Amino acid sequence: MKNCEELLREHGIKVTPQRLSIVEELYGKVHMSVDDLYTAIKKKFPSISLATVYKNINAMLEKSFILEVKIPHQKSKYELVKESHSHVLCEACGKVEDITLDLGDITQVAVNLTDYKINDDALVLSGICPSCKAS
Amino acid sequence: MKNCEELLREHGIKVTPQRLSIVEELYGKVHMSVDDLYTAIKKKFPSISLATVYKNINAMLEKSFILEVKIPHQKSKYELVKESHSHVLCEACGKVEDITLDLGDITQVAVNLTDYKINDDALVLSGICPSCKAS
DNA sequence: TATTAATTGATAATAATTATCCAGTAATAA
DNA sequence: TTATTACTGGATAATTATTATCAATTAATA
Repeated sequence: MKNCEELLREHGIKVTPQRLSIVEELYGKVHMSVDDLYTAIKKKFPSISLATVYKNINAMLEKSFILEVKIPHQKSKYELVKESHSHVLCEACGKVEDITLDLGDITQVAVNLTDYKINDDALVLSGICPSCKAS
Repeated sequence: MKNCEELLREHGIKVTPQRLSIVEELYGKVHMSVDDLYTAIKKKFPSISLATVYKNINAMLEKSFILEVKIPHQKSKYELVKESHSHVLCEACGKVEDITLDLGDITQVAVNLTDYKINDDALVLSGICPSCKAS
């Protein structure tokens, strides 16, 4: 586990035990919804309020410390900001995984077609994961 | 405008004036949120209930007649199902446009990396549209 | 045209998210 | 180290978003 306190301070977010536990959970599970986080943190921090989870998620979003991932047929999940990457969703078990794909060529095609200045991309590929294929 | 009644029937959706107006709106504006639809339809169909809009959106989703598009920093929008395509979002004006991109190579890379069976993709590129760039 | 099952609109109920308030706490400076 | 100050946490009220309920109406069909 990295130095979570340092990370929060670097992003201008005041360090509190509640915030540390959010970061620790996200290090462990990578993609979590509001309710995932609330349920997980309550086990080790029973007094935490759902409102606190919401407030901190919003604070961390504003500071670009975490990122909202919108996934088909699921509630949004949140992850720590890191190198840009895409996601793969298993439609059978609901699991979400990171995947690093080079979207440079695709993006360039889009720029040529639309004349937009493209700053960001969000790609979710949906399918069936290996273990669900097997069973 | 195409024959909307025929389209609905082909998808096993009973035809009503309320549903026709939803389809007509989506033909015109292509991407609309629940509230966009409700506001637009109310002008020509003042008695329509918000609950009716929700119920019909859900019915049309189930029959794969329309599709939910999840967009960063916006409420979901809905569009008529047609050939698979991606979306471009202008972060300045909020506009969403369709774009046809070949994700075949990218998908194959993902299959090789993950061993998933990939069935679908959802890509949103975010940036600044030409007219927002200019102003 | 009569029958049947589905749909509509109004509204109640539920779920999701945000706002409010005050006691407590973290960062900062003396 | 302590005092100060602004921010945060928890409880809960308020708001917003979505779904469920139900009687009256309407669309498909025979």
